[in-house]
Parts: sequence; C-alpha cells; structure tokens
Amino acid sequence: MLEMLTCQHCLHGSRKKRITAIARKSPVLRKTAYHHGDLRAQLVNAVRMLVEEKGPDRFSVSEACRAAGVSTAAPYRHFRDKQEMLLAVAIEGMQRLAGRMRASAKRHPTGSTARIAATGHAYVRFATKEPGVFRLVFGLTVDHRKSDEMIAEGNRTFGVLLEEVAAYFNKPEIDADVLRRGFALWTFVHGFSFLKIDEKVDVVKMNIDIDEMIRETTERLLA
Amino acid sequence: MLEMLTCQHCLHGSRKKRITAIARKSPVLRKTAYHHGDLRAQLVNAVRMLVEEKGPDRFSVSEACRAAGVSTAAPYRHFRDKQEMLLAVAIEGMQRLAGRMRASAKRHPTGSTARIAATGHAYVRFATKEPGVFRLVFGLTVDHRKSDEMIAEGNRTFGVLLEEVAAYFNKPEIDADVLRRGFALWTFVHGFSFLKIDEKVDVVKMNIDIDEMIRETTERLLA
DNA sequence: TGTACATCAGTGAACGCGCGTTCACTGATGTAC
DNA sequence: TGTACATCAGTGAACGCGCGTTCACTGATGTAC
Repeated sequence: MLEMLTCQHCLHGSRKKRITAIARKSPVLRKTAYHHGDLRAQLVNAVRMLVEEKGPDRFSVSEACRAAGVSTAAPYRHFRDKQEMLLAVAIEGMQRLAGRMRASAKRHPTGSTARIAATGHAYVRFATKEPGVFRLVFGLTVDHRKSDEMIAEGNRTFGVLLEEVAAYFNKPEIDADVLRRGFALWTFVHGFSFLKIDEKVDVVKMNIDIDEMIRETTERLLA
Repeated sequence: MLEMLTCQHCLHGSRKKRITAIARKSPVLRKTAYHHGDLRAQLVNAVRMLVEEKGPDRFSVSEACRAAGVSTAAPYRHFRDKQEMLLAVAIEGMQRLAGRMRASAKRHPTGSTARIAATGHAYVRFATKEPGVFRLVFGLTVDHRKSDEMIAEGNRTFGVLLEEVAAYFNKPEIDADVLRRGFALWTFVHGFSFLKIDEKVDVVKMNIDIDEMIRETTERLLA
C-alpha cells in the first residue's frame, strides 16, 4: 500500500506533489521509492499471480506489465529476460515452501512420525494452494540447474525433511539410509501433489482422507 | 512406408501415375489411401513426436503440419482444433501405458508383489522414455474431463494396478482397501516419474537403485 | 538553501515472429451410367 | 470399358493476434557545489 502511494505514474497535479513530499520524508520509502516504488518487487508479485492464474507456461511478460501498470520495456531494467523473471518467482516460491514445512514440523515433537508427516502435509498444502507456483518450482519451465541459488534452495527444502528423518532415527547426520527413506517420502507427497493439482484424482469421490493417508504412508515407509 | 508411397503430393510425372496405379490395386491401401494415405494417423504421429521434442505446451499445429508435409489448413479436415489433436495423442498414449503395465505384470506370478512392482516399473519406464507424452497424459494441457474416452482409458489404466492389488489380497473385487493401497502405490510411482523427468533427482548421484526402491516401497505399502 | 548537472528507471513506439484458424479454391478419387 | 459427375481431402493465401525484446527518449530523483 505504501509503495503504491509513491507511484508517480498514477497521480496528477497537486496530489502528485503532496505525496511525493511524503515519500521524501519517509526513510523507509526513500530506500525503495524510485519512480514506481519498487518495480522489481511489484513485477515479481504480478508474475506470481499470473503464473497462478494461467500456469507457468502461459504466463507472458506483456501481461505482467499490464498488471503492474508499466510499459512492456520496463522489466528489462530489472531482469535480463522472461526466464529471469520466472526464476525470481521460483526461488521465492521454493523458500516459502521450505518455510511452511519448517513451521508445520515445529508443531510436533522432535523425532515423531507426526512431525515428519507434517512436513509432507505442508508440501501437499502448498501445491494445492499455489499449483501454479508449485509447477514452476518443480517443473521444467525454468531451467533450475542453471541457477546456483535455485539449486541451493532446493537442497535446503529437501534438507528440512531429511533432518526430521535423521532425528527420527536418532542419527547425528544424514546417511544413505536417511536419504533413501527421505527420498521415498518426498516422492510420495510429490506424486500426490501432482495427481491432485492435475485433477487426476477426486479425493472426495475416492473417499480418501488425505491426512490419514499421509500419516499412514509415512509410518509404513519409515518402518 | 507404404502410406508414403501413396502420397501424391510428393510425386511427379510418370512416377506419380505408376504409384497411384499400385495404390489402386492394393486393397489394404485402398482403405486408407486418399491423397495423403491417412493424414490423420500421420498427424497424430507428428504431434506425438513434437510433444516429445518440445513438450505438450510448446507444441504448435503449424509445426506438426510442416512435419507431416501438409498445409496448415489440412488438419482441420480431421480435427476440430488443436486441443482435439493433442487429445488424440493423449488417448493413444494412455492406451500404450496400460499395455506396457499389463505386459510387465504378465512376466510375474499372479498375486506376487513382484507382479505389482512390475506395473509400477512399467509406469516409470514409460514416463522416462516418453516424458512429453507422459506429461500430456497426466497434465492439464488438455482437459481430460471433457473427454469420456480419456476418462475411460484412465480408469482402465488404474484398473490394471488395482486388479493386481486385489489379486495379491485374494479379493474377488476392488474394495475400499484395495483402492486405498492401489492409490498409494500409484502416487508413489507417479511422484518418482515426475521428479525424474523434471530432473529434480539425480538417481546416480543419490546412489539409488530404482528397481530396488520400487520393490521395497511396494512391499512396505502392501504390508 | 538554491541551482546546475548527472543518473537511470520507466516510456512509447516499433521490430519481426509464429501462432491458430478461415476461406474460396483445386484436383484426385470414387461412382453411376 | 469409357465418360460425366459428385465428393471431399488438401491448398495457399490471408486474417488478426499477442508475443519478447530493442531503441532513442524523457523526466523525476539524487548530488555536488
């Protein structure tokens, strides 16, 4: 909201001047307020919303510009190309996913299967709530392997699960067995996420309780 | 090859006449030979190859026409629109997947976990060999729910696995428990397939034996 | 504090491109006599 | 068997469209004096 107030392009006459003056006075705004406030952040936001609305492969730069209220040339002051815009959203999405998994785990005692199942749950919930971003994060729309940052974030996210698995087995580090079990668990929630967002499974119709299913599978795969 | 010989557009002069005469004489060719032989089949083939090469969301009608050597208007004699072209490939792909699963199962004794694992293996192998078609079959590029044929084929494919699970438990029909277990197994191989084709997992680097992993998981989930 | 100047984020117009689909047509094929 | 005609698969040109990216530019902001 505050950023929007500093958007010079949407204002006219005295109102424009007045608000510019306010922006000048605010040290917080000073930092980001330049022409559009922080167009980069605004664009990332627009891209995220469009990726969600249309899917990662149907997103267009032009539409993001329209959404952010700038010309189609503006993004190129902040991003090299379309790929880089998508990558920014992917990285942010991956970080958010890891955050959700950590937050969910915290609510359960360390070393419990419930704690591990909770990370899986958070994963599926993320996919369900933000299928577009989820697809972007795990699909091939952007080539993750070209971005060290994305690779690092991916490893960090997988690490959240692996640490919980290691804790469950009372292991000080992530060994081959922890990796194998963790990977199996990841595979499971990943598959469920895709089946769900691709609408290949009607959970209600199949009379399946997701919570129960994740919990049961977690226990079976850790046994 | 035979269809190609009857393609009038690529031939000229006496050669053209001679081959037309051959086509006339052949009752097999008679059936399909009309201008292009069977353009529909040729287009489906071109679409399949392009979906594989570029991905389902990057396939274009124009390119399929170029590949099939016809004008961009030609497909519209056989398909309503682009969606219908993709749907044809998706249906054919789904049938092929079910076939592979059945064939793999057959090689193992009925009621064994090996037999069930074999269907999972066939699933992953299909995804790996034809990631483009796999994506088309399980993604949202075409809206499957609008096609009764696609829905039926999907159920048939899932049915291959469910029947094996029912046989394992010595059950005459697919009850809620068989459905739940079957679904868990499907979820697992589905997740693995996507992680693999989206290049999120380097199986070699992680030192994971896919065969062993599928077999082990199958046993754990059926236990 | 006021002024002259440098910076650089965002503009608006343009580019070349490939797309999906349509249209009136053409000409090879199949058929009736 | 030969001929006249109907059918209809495929043509080629065109359509309007939105795309990603570039360009020389403008004008608000920040800074040095």
